[in-house]
Amino acid sequence: MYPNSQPARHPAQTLSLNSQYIPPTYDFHGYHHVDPSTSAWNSVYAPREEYPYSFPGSSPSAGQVSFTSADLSGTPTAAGGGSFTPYNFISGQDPFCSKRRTHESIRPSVSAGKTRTKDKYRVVYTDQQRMELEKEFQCNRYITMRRKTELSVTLSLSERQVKIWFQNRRAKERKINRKKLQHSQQASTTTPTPPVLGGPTDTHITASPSRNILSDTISEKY
DNA sequence: TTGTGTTTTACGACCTCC
DNA sequence: GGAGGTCGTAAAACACAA
Repeated sequence: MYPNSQPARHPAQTLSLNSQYIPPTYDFHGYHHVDPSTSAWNSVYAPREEYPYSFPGSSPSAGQVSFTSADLSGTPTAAGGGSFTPYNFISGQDPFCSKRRTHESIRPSVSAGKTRTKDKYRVVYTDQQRMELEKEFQCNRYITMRRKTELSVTLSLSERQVKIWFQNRRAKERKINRKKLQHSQQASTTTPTPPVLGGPTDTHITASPSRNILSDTISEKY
């Protein structure tokens, strides 16, 4: 379904992540105050069966994951071209340090768990939250029920927030890929060159879980 | 500053699948 | 019917040029 879900790769920016990504046992007690179990809209979804696959596109070579600055555009730095350096949650140093981080002081003290129906229209996720979500996204474009639950606990987000974040992240990737495709098409009209393998037109990624019809319609866009 | 464009959360509508 | 998918959009947060 997402033939181009794999972001553009830059050899110098590849990052080896174990495809069997084990979530770090980070302790976020320092910055979260929202108990996901008490979030007003925290879903009590009946657990579906876990999708029995790992999103192939994310690991064509079993765990080779890359980051680009485009992938992390919301986290402006991706310092040094995007490869993740281990984040020290204790010291607070992370690869996402950026200009945006200078605004940390104006972020709500309650970092997450509010909706537009409450006193804040939306919250800004912390860099730690974004980084963990991004790492999971690079491993799997579609989060499993189990990982969603784990991440919601680890990051002090509701499962709904995790789910929506992945939806938005996939939308972002599609948008990026569309732009890339448009650029490549424009370039091909001016200077006819063959498409680049692994680029936006790469179609090696399989469909989303349990969706085929819609997948076909969407895949036509790529 | 301020104006403007972009990105990030969050949601509703609508869809398919089980 | 409920779950999660995409798509489109609102509005806050942010970046940046003038």
